[in-house]
Amino acid sequence: MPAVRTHQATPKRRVPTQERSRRRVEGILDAAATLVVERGVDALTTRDIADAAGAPVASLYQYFADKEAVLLALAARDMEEMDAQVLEDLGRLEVLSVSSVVRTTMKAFVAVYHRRRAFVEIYLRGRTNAAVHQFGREHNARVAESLYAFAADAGLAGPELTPAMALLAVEVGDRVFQLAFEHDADGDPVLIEEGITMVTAYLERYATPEGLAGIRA
Amino acid sequence: MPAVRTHQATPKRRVPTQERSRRRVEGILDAAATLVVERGVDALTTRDIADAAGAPVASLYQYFADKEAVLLALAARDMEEMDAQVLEDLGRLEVLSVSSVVRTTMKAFVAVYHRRRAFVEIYLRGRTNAAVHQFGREHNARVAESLYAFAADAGLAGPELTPAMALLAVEVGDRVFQLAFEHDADGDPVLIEEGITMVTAYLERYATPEGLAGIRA
Amino acid sequence: MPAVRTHQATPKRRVPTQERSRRRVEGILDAAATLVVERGVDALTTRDIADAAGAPVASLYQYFADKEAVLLALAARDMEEMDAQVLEDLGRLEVLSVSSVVRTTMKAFVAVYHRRRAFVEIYLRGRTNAAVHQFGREHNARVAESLYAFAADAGLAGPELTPAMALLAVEVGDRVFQLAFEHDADGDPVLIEEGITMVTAYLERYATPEGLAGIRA
Amino acid sequence: MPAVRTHQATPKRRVPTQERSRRRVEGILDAAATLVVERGVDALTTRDIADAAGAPVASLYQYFADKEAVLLALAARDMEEMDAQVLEDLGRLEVLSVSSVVRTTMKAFVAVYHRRRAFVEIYLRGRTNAAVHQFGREHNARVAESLYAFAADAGLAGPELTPAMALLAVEVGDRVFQLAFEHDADGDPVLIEEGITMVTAYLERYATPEGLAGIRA
DNA sequence: AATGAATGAGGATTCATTCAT
DNA sequence: TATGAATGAATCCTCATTCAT
Repeated sequence: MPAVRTHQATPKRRVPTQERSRRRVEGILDAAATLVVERGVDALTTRDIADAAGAPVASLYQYFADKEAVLLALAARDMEEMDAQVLEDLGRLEVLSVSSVVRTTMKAFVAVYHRRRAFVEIYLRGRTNAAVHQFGREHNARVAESLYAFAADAGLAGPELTPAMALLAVEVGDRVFQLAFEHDADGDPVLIEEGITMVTAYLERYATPEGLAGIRA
Repeated sequence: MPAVRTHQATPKRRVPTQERSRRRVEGILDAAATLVVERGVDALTTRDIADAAGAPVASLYQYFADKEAVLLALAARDMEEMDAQVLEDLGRLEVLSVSSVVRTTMKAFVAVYHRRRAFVEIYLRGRTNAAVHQFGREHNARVAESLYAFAADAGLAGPELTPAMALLAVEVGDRVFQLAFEHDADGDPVLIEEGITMVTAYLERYATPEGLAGIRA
Repeated sequence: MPAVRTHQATPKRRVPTQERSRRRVEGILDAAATLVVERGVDALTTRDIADAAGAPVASLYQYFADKEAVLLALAARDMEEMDAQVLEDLGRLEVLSVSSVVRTTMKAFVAVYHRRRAFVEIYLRGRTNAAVHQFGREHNARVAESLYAFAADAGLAGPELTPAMALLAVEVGDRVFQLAFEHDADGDPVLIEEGITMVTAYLERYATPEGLAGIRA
Repeated sequence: MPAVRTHQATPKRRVPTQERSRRRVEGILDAAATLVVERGVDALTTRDIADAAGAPVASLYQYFADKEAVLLALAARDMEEMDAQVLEDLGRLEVLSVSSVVRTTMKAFVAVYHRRRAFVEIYLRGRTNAAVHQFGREHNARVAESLYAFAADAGLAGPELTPAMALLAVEVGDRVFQLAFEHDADGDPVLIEEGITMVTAYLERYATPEGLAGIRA
């Protein structure tokens, strides 16, 4: 399984080297992201990535074990952003309910999908790149877990809700949005809206009265 | 956009030629299907298809415009099978309700996914092959349309249900199952069951009382 | 282990196709031979071979599984030539003795080394290409076997001579000549002559009186 | 022609630096030797050498002009060891004869080949690395010269023995052993024994009676 | 002196597709 | 119609070597 080649900081030299290194990595990821959006994952070539990043092909291999590792790193970067977005948006909620939590979470995902279109492309082809697939599954599991805990803590969900259901909700939501972006480069808003409705309808089956009505945060 | 090259029989020699031709085409599709399941769409090569079909590579181009056309034909063949299955299974229903119709339809899809694993692989990568993507969208539209008409005729759905919602239900259902097969080569049964629950929950919001309670067919 | 990709004759079409195919293969081998002599085995590239043969690189792979297979085929072709030369030259001998047989055989080898310089280069690196190495060993075994039978039949060798000794003589002789060609592109004549002396001296230890004195053929 | 870059100590810091330097060089040579034995000369890369030596790649270039220089240094180190071994073993001989001197010398070579397997690999490919080739030739010449002088002094060889013959004997012996190690990672003992027989048989043709019978040292 | 990082220059192999027969 | 052969165009990746610090 390909892995990002270590680019641990050498703590000897100050910022410059370390920083330049980080910038190169970011540059490569950005280049790859752009190309993926423009032409699709299949048309992605190492040469194109390197050219777009303004680096020699060989440099790419200084930072990444192989082409797939670039995609993996790209997906990972976007997933981190997703997590942060979800956390931030949920934190701003004034009324907690199944409905508001679902909507907020899903909108956070959508927002990142919007900013990070490459993610959709890469993620869609999970089967092809085992590492990306695995990564996605783990990410969804983490998201589901923390949402499950959140809902339980807040008293939104009853005991009938199992972690497996939470995971399903996350994965289906995830997939619906990918679908929305597959149909429409800007994310089909109707599909998105109905997707939220659908997941909400599903989870409200297991909601407490407070989960349905809402609680002040 | 590549299209299946006509393989209408040359009416010179009667049945044999026509028949042999058809068999060749089927053989190629079967070979392609097997390979797609074994190694994924990306690893599919014309040489491999031809070899597996016991035909020379050049023969492939006698029946198909190019490699993509093979995938398209394969997807089309499976979609036809799906339609037939849905029709047949719905026909056997004794009690019509949103729930029974949704479940029956979705199970029909799952049954075909089971038999036609290659479909999942190909369809998942719809973006890559424009023709397949287009084909899929049209297929879903047809399925949604006829289900919508069916539900309206049978008095299961109220006026709030729009064709767009039906389409969404179909597409989400479709995607959930693909997800189930991505996780598990045999189709994760829990995911499938919950997917049915979710779509049902969504559509029941727009059901008539009869749609909820059920009507004898 | 790489092998020459089959280029069995298709017995349907007459000579032309078959013949053209054979010529292409020969052309590639000749090109490779020239390059190996000019620049050494290590500097051999598929592109160079193809260019020198006036063929596209891809054509090379029509006939050979990979680069190593080209070298193997080249070595095999030269070994066949060696066998033929040995047979022919021994056939012309008027007086048979250990000395005359050894000298004739070794000179035959030398003659082919002269004509086929690439062989020396390729064969020297036997370790690197397992197939060539194996091939060489088998060839030497065949040569040793038939010389052993020949000497026994002709009554040149006594019972103390074992097949293993014959093999050793062949292999050492082989290696001495490679050495002679390594030193001198034309084959150091002194080394060659002394090599013959050495192998003769070794084998005469096991010769019959007739083997020493000579017999009319 | 690449040459070992001087690694004379910079006389600034006393022993430590000098010593550390020497250790680095030895470490690099040892690493290279191990890799050559494991994977062959062709598969040797600077990165691998450096990694195995626990040094940065760039450090390699502090001590050696280029990759070939490493191989050359390695071969040179082993040749020195060979010379020492020959000298030592000959010094221990109680009876001097062509036979005992040949056997002792050749066994000394074999002993070093045993300990220094990398040597065989590198030396076999002499043609590729001109420096190694040259080095080998010179080494053999030195060995032949001193053996020739030794044999003449001791009255083992008659006047018919020329320096050229001595050189030939050394080179053939050398090559036979390489052959023995090519066949068998531990050095085919039969081949070795017969090689000694062969060289002895060759040189005894030019021996004095004392050379045949032996003289107390 | 030491070294992390950078890179120019290939190199082997693959593949979809097209012809000539 | 059928097909063996041919091939143009890429693709991923490696490696020895050199800098900048």
